[in-house]
Amino acid sequence: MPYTSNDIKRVEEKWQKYWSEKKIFRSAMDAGKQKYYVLEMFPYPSGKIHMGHVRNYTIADVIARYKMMNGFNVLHPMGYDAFGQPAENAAIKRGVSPSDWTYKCIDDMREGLKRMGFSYDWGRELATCDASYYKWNQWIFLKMFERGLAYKKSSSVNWCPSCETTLANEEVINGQCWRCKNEVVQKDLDQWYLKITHYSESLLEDLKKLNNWPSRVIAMQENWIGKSYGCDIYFKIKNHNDTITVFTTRPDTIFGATYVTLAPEHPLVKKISKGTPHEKSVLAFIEKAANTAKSLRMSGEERKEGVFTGAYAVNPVNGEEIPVWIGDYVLMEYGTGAIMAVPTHDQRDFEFARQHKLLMRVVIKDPANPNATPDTMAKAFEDAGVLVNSKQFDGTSNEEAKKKISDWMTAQKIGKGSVHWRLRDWLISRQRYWGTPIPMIYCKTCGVVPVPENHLPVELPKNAPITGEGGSPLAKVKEFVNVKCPKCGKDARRETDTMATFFDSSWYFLRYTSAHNSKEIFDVKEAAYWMPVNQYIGGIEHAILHLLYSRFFTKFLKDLKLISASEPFDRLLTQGMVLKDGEVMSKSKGNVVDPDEVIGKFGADTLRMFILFAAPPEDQLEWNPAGLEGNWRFVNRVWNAVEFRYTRGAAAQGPMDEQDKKLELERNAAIKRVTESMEGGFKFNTAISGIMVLMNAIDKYQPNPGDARKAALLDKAIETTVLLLAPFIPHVAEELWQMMGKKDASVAFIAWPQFDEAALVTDTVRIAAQVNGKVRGEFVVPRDADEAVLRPIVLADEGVQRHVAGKEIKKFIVVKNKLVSIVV
RNA sequence: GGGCAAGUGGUGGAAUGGUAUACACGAAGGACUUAAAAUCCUUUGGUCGAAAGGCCUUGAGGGUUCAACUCCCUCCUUGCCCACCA
Repeated sequence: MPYTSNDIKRVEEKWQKYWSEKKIFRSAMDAGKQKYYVLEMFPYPSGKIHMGHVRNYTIADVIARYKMMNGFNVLHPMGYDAFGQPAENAAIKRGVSPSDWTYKCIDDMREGLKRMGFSYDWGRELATCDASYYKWNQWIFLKMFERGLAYKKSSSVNWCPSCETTLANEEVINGQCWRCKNEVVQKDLDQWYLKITHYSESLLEDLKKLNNWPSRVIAMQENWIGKSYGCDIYFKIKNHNDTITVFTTRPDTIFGATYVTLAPEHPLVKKISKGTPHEKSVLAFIEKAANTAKSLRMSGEERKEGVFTGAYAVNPVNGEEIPVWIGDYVLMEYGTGAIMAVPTHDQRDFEFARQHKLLMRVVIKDPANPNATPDTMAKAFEDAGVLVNSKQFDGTSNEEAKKKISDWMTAQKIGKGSVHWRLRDWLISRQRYWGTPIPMIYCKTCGVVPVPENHLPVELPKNAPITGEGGSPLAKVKEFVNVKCPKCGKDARRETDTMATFFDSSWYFLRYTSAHNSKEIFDVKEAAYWMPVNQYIGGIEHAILHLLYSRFFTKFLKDLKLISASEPFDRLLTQGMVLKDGEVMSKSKGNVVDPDEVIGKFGADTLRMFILFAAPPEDQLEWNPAGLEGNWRFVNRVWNAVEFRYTRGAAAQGPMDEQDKKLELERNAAIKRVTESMEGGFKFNTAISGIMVLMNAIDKYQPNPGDARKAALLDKAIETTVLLLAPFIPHVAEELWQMMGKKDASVAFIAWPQFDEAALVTDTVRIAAQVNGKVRGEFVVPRDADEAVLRPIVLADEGVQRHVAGKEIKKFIVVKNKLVSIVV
């Protein structure tokens, strides 16, 4: 019988049961074996697995199984990123507890994963919402607090007035709250931050070590960290004792600075406008800016709003008194929250100056338009040129002037070369319930007191009212909030905010190395053995946040001397999206294909194979039901070959004929192709096509029945096919391996086939002959033939002669075993 | 505005300086069958031609080379990410 839909269920369940009962994928530290840690980004347990999970985890599973067959000690764990808002939404909508809802989802998810036949070490399964896990979040937080890397500060955050809670930037959609659609505003709140900027330099520098990360992820992180070199310049304020420090990357344009602009939130704004006729409009502008959503303010609106403060600043290079404005295009979070405006050489300043009729002065000559004046300029000139109107620096090229002016200002103490970063500290406070409680206590006597380590974990109370209104649910639980101060024993209050869930996922890869350690965050020896993750696989959407935070935590834990790796992930593969009809599969678009349905019809193996074959792993993948059926047919062809053509005959010797040699050649070539596709960056699509080519050769090989020698050769080719397929279609491969009468319990740990280079060397080769770059003939010639041998053969050819006859042969180029190229 | 990818048959894709279109899907024709499904065989980049064969073809244009999908320059298009970042 061929492999039928009845067999699918029987075979897949049989082997899933076998793997699970025998625990064959349990991994243990073994100093004598080379380790390989393969990891996929763990899922948020939202229900059943979807096609995106299937793709991500299939890629990881094939890598894990391939490495097992290659003799590595493989660690391949799975867990759940289980804290987060959907659980609270479920609580609000359906009245279930976030905990019950989450654990139910985890059960569904686990079942889905098992149906795919993934080779996980289930003994290391973890969920971040377990107190046994988040206890160590709290521990890390305390360690950071001890070292000044976790701190509390007041700053402006996204606030939804209707939901009465802060929102992460990603929860603000077009300036509106993602849940209630109300306009989000900025609010000053006292919040916990992690000092990721402590590691700015090494986070940037170490990107250079990540040679096996996609270049665009590197580029995105570089952008995000955003190191920029420039100059701080000090502007004294007229009639005040205060100085405004501006940051600029263009010190070469300092002589063209005709006004200064402050961010509305700049601490000097209120002071310097006080008592001037402009005070009222300044206050009104600050108010307006505060009530405008940050995302809206930063959305790149063309119009630049601003008002005059009534104060003047002194340009330190020429003593000019220039007006101080505030403008909504200046951001308090970047640089110093103040800029010197050079409208002629910065497009934003240009627009602002035009709108508010401010003075402009050209200080760099545009080579293409040397007579340009502020009146004739249509836009700012931002390119390279020579300085004018810049006193002793006139005539200097602006690139040279950047350094010269910076050095000169430093010497004069009116400025200083400086570096600014775009990266900001990470706000981790959330007024949410379903997250890790921040282990801090507020005491009227002692101030902010950390929870002592031996009191951890600070457990999440089960009975918090979750309504989505009225602020943090934990604040409403008296038994939780009220606590004795660990220092003085007097009444105190607990912190009621929880941690952002990205905290949880920033170190889970370390916890897997000893997932059940109740004494320490992880076993140092285990972590030393398994880390770093050799191959990490996940979506590009985590290119910045999760991957940057994980790098930050790794560097911090290295500083604690808990690990020696300075980077967590050696190789990174970002898998592409799964599309249907050209659009990403999503519930809202109604174009999802349920993996369960596909498994029911074709089996997990066919699904795995299709998803790997249809596109390279990094590319988008278009769902194609016909392609899926094609892969189903292929699995069947292999099954039939084992069932009907495999003889289990004894090995028989004898000289090989041409047909035999061809089969052996194809067998060895297939091993080579597949192995190279795997080693050269996991090109599963070409690996599978390589196996298909071998299968085609097997089908063509039709020896006479009863020829024992040829039967043995055929058996060998079929065995190779099954072994090469084992990482891709593990259930069927196990079944076939057993059908072939192999005594080994599981094909999962059979050695990956090796090819014989000698079998790939043939006596003759097929070469092409080109005349003036065009192919004019094909020849079968002895291997390694040189010009002396080839010249007469090629020139005798009618097709070649047609293009050579009567012309002088200028060159005769031989590329051994590939082609000859004749130039006439 | 900045950055990063990518552009190859009807479709997914292969080929990283050496015979473009491997492998698969789809399509057409055929075998088997009462019939269908399944399976197997043949054909399948375009164009001219009865054929032999010619010409064209990897987003467009140029360049380097005996030889370019591949390297260089200019441009176009699409996708993704970042962005009033001073």
